[in-house]
Amino acid sequence: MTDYNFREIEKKWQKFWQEQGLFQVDVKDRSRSKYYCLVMFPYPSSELHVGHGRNYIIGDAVVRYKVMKRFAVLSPMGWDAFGLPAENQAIKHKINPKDWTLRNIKRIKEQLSSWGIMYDWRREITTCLPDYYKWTQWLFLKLYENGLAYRKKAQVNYCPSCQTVLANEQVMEGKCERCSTPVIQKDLEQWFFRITAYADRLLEDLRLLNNWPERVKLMQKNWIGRSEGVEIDFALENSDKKIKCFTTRVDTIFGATFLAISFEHPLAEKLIADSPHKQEIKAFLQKAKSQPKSARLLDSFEKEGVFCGKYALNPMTQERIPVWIANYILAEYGTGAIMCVPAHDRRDYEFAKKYNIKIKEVIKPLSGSEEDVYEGEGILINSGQFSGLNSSLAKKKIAEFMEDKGIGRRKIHYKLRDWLISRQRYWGAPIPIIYCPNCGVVPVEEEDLPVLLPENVEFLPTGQSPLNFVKEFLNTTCPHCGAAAKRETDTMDTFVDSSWYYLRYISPQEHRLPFITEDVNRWLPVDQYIGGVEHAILHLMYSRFINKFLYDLKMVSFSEPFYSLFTQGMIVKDGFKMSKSKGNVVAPDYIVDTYGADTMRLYILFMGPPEKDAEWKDEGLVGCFRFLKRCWRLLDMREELDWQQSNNNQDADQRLKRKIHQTVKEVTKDLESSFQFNTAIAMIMELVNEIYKSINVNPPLVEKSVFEEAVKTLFLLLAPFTPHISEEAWQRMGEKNSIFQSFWPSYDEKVLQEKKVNIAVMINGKVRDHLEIDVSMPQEEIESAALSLAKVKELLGSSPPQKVIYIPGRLVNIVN
RNA sequence: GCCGGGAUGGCGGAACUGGCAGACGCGCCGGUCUCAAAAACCGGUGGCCGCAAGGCCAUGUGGGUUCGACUCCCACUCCCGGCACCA
Repeated sequence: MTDYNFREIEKKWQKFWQEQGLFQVDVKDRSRSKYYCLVMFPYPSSELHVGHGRNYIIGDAVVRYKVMKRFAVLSPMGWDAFGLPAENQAIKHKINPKDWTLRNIKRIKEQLSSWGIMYDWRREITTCLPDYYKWTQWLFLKLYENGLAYRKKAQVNYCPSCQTVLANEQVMEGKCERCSTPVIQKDLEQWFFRITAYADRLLEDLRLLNNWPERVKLMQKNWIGRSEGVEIDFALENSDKKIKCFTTRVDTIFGATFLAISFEHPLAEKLIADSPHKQEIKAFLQKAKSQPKSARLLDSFEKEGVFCGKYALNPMTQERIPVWIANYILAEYGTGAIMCVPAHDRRDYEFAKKYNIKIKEVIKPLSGSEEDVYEGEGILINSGQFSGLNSSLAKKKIAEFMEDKGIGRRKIHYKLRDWLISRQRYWGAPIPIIYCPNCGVVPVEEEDLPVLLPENVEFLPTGQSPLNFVKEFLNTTCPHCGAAAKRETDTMDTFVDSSWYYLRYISPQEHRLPFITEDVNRWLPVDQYIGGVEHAILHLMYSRFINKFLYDLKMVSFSEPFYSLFTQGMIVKDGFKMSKSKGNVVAPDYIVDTYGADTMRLYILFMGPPEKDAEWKDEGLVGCFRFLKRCWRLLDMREELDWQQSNNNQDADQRLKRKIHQTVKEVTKDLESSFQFNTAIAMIMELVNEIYKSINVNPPLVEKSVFEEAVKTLFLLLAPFTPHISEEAWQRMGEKNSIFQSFWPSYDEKVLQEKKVNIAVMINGKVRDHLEIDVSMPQEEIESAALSLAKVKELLGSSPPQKVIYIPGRLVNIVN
């Protein structure tokens, strides 16, 4: 009996694959179909724990499978290396963020290799190195050139702890996505990318993404938040001014009994200028302004407002309706002012009740509704010439009427906001812009890229970019007029770096261009993208946007970068996400040393459906170890059993052959149609059980050739999951080439056919007996055989059956 | 509040298109080997009743459709995720 010496085996083959360059690909290779498998690149902070491992292991299994299917497989890896953690660590330990980052990269690379995860490391990219961020800056310039990067003063989300602004997408429930500090609002001059210009396309093209999880598409759809409606002009009484209001429910216009505008609305100050209650109103405005935006999220947030003293006219009824200033109106959405229909909107209703404003019903529910406020659609009442119409028709008719009269127009609004990319921090790609006293905002010339990030910097956060204090960086000359000028000192959001990295892998060393269009067009869209669902909105939306922009520049020929997306679930321990602070991390180095990388890989793939969260259990790991040892022992059986004397048992041969083909079929199906590694592995375990059944007597029940076929198939099927043991077994069985240079096994439908099957005999849907039948037997014969079973006769008694249902190969159901 | 997803043994999870619920693994129980233990191997393992043959009950709850429902329909409970005063 040989020892399963996984430590030796794993080292041996890792070295072999690396030296043979087995997982390298030439992008010019057109001899085979291409397959681009992309695993989201990690942020290189500290070392990996098993919770991090899942996506790399899934990716590696896919890659190895596709290699065996003879695709030219591109499997690259890189590092999303700019960002706050590096900077914070650097501040804490007084080291350079670059050193810290590069050290982590080295460590993580070693870990990935020790798990047998293969990448084409010649394509490695690191976003914090100049040969990469040069092209991130280039991307900025292109966006600027095309009017899609712009600077404006705006109320922005600011994290007081990270001392930097955040994009909308990085604010979670009013808190900083990174550190959970409540976000405050600041008025700052910042750079934005005009992602809103792509809102409709980002929404529309979700339809093309058939192989994306439905929920990710939904999240993006909700985030884009398209709504169709009408923008209505409300004339102010005794004034030539108008208040524009956006509504999706123009069918309720006859019930609009007041207007409400945001306290930040540009008209707010003017409206109250000659009010006798000016002081009170100002006090209210003050109070509203002082409330943090995050307070709105609380249940306790109370809707408050104040009558500004002016009236507007309802354009349909000509009724005078009061204009209120209210704290619940969002300045940044729509026009910052709304028409209020208290009878059909709960928020307006609450407000109207509180301040005694008229409530007028204009929609009759289709079926009786008991509620005070009916928010659904129905039949219009009290709505002049439009009474009697249903809501959806009325929306159309009223919109047309308003457009005719020039008092309103159809509009589409999005929740999506432009992407704020300025960060007041050091560890990021500098924004390639120069401010000249004569020429104003001047982009850095393309040939002057990269704008190098200086290395010896005092980077304590101050709310200003640390680059402000680096004179050599800050002071420059204007590329236009040569005057002394200053550089932009903010750096870019790291999501800019990762919005295009999947393109750079194709041409990682190219120095004239970010990538070579011809090669990119051959290799993309990415065939399979794998990563965490936490990127459902941020990274995946930004990448889609940038890709569409490059598409418009004709630099890429595909409008979506990722054809197929797989989001894996987390590995949890004791019910929580693994994290150092919780102290529940499982160290992969220990697992690899004690049980081997193959065991760890197998267990992570077997622990449950890969898209769902899974609980790490050491016992489960041990089970997988046991299984691999069981597979290993089969290799000894080749020599130890007395094959000369083997029983000439054709039934056993047939049974094992059938199992082999059945397993190939099922495993292939699980890998092709979806990522059901757990069931694929279960099938392989069944095959092993079946093999043991046919050899657990000596001499064995099956012929040696059938046994050999079974064991070879076993290791071929295992190869994507447990590559090291499979390679070793392959060699031990006398094969000369790598198992990854052999073919994925195929199956023969004919071998799968069984001659005899055992079917269930049911009475009224309950299983009462079983019957062994020949598959070729005619239905009548099967039915009569079932009816003549002693058990059936007894239960049926004398009454004849009313009906007999036969489902071929499965069951007979007798109804009486 | 709105939009998704989910609930199956002691545990993780299987189940084709409506067709024998519980594959596979873990755990547990029994056995073989051993001075003993571990490892390994073999067998058993949803619950209840029964010596047994067998029977009854069981896929979150309550109804429905069907010869037949984990699967389809209606109502409800709980859990997870996303969005959240978006007019």
